[in-house]
Amino acid sequence: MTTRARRSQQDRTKATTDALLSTARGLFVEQGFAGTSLGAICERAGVTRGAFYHHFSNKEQIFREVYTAEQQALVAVVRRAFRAQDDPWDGVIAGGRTLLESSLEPAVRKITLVEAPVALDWNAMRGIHAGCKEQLRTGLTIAVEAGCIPARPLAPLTSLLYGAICESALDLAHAADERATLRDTLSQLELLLIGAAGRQTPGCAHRS
Amino acid sequence: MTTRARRSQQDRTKATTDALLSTARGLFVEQGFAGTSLGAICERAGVTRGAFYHHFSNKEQIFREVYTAEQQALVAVVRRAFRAQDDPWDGVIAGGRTLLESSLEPAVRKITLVEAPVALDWNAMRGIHAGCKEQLRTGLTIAVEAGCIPARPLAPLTSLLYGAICESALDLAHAADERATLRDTLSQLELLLIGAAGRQTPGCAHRS
DNA sequence: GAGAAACATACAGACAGCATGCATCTCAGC
DNA sequence: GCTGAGATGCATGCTGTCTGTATGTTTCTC
Repeated sequence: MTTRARRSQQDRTKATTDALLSTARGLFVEQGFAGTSLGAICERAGVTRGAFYHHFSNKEQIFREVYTAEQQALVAVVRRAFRAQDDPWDGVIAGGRTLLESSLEPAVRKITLVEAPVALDWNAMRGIHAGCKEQLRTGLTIAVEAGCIPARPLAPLTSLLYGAICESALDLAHAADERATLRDTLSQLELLLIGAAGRQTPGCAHRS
Repeated sequence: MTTRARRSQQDRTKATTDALLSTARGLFVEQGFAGTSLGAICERAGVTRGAFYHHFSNKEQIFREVYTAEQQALVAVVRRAFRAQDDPWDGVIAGGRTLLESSLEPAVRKITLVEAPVALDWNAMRGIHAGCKEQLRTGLTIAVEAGCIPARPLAPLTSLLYGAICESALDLAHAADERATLRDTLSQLELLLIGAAGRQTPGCAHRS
């Protein structure tokens, strides 16, 4: 028996799963899902593969948990930006802007935009409810209900806008001048949104 | 010596590489890049792994060749749609529409949109010149030069529009009513393009 | 101290890539 | 036209690594 402090089972579990999750996140960002071995995760986390398989069913599951945490954090930020605006349509614009800016973080970009679509299949991603795309759609729905923009097929519009933002975030990773490109991207995004609104956005400050 | 027909080395090479490429394409579509083993490709192609490694340096390379062929075919279709219009801006609209419609093909979608970003890194994809994104940008450049739309930061705008189209193509794969959703997506895409044009698109039929 | 939970170790099957050897083709020189 | 040496196409076996499982050992809980 070493001098190791006695810990409750809960504490032990939390310590090892936290260590595994955070090192896994780091490695997934650095080397991608396929490029990261369980051995590497465990070694860096200071546990054995036996411990890993005690807490996670397989490699996909730990990625799913990392991804879910990432999504929830993102959604929280975007939702806050949306709610900070009085006009729902301004909220959509602010949310889109915030999503784009948040996606500049390399870790967010790599995990949520690049690796997730392959590591998880479409249904698994769909299952992680309340993703950013869903949030965007909710914003659009509220904007329509409030009469800010005419009724539209919102599912297709959501995909278009979400895709526009995500692809831009990926591209920004390789831009020579990130600040300037971000500024230009935001200006062009607003143009597209004006098109989506089908008006010059005079404002309509009723909240639902 | 069996009754096997004598073949030139060129013929032999072409036969095996063609077999490998086409079966690889099929398996990549069905099971993805990581989910496809070289053994499976070779078995289905009727050759051994030795033959594979004689013609390709590794698994990534055969994917790259499959992807390149896919891209070239897509670009050709999009370019044709663009050139069929007199007005460059109409060409951009037609090109976007064609790209979206082409991406409905499950094989195209899976290989170019889902697997490629992970199997190949960003630089490898960038290296395969004359991709669809580049084609879109060229169209926008011509439209600006022809005076159809005001000068704009085209790189960000290209990313936005390209991402919008690709994400929609992915989403269409899971739509309940694909035809109706495609119709709605195209109508919303045109709204965004009107926003990008910054005008009501009265037409400007000078070609460069 | 018995049972459960956390963790470690040993192992099996699959896979990518390499090395080496055999089969088939090509072509110069006769 | 024939031949043999070299080049090219292809097959087989091996190695290291990886995921996932089965089973053993330690640590905690009651």
